[in-house]
Amino acid sequence: MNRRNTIQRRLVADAVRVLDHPDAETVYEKIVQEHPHISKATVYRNLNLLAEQNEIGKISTAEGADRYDCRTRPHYHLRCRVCGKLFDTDANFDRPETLLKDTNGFTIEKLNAEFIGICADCKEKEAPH
Amino acid sequence: MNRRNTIQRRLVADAVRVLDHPDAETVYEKIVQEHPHISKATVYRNLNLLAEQNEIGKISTAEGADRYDCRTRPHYHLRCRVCGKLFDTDANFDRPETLLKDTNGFTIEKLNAEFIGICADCKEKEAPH
DNA sequence: ATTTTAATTGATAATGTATATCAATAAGAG
DNA sequence: CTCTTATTGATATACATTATCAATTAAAAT
Repeated sequence: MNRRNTIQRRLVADAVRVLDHPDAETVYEKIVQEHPHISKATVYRNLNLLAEQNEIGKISTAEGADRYDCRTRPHYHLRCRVCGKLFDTDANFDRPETLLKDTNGFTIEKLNAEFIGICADCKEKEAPH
Repeated sequence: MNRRNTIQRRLVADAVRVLDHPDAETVYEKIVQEHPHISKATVYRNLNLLAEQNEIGKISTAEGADRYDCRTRPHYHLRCRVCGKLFDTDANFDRPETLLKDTNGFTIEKLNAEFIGICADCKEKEAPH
């Protein structure tokens, strides 16, 4: 026996698909509206399990909670420092080792990267024309 | 009156200069050996203050505790996923916006990035020739 | 269909990292 | 030397996440 198909698991997977780069808390709050018995621990567990099995993506970030993503192919994000929203980018870091002249014997496996700035909406609100 | 020159502050600044990309805990443990009265809160406070005033660098990371750096000019790091050590790189991300074709109205202010892999020492230990 | 089993759940405690609080202390201006 | 207030130490609190464990339940075995 291996992985079971629980409703909680389906609910978590569905929520990640519907929401836009949600964190665990946001996934929980969405599900709990319709299924008030679900536990936050179950949400965390399933987010991790689905990410390990590559059914969803996990975005670990330097600040604030981890985010989850219905896209599973590696890609990079812009984070608005005002509203916190994530935006997908077209950045191509497929060969991160090419970004360095000297790796000093270090074997590079991947690049964790996140662009920080301010999104169009927040810019507009800060300085409306 | 503004910023005061406390011994605790000097101890924290010195520890960051002596240690190699330490986290707050490591700074605390170094100082507490000679100054057993220092509080961990003081270490955190001074690390943040020194970083704000650009006397040390702060490296916020997606995993584990923040690290501090005697180098203050922006630069990027390699993190060994085995031993956790950080290594300085020669990566140049001075104009992160040039890495994207389309920014969709987003204003990019900086790029948070960290190369992940395995360092020469840990590679050697895993597969000694 | 019923039993068996182990994966999963819910509730909650515990962890790790960091900040907030606040009375006591002390750096440095006058 | 006195006074002001930045700073400290001790501790509580915050926050995100994982660990624990008895109870439940999906699905395999009978």
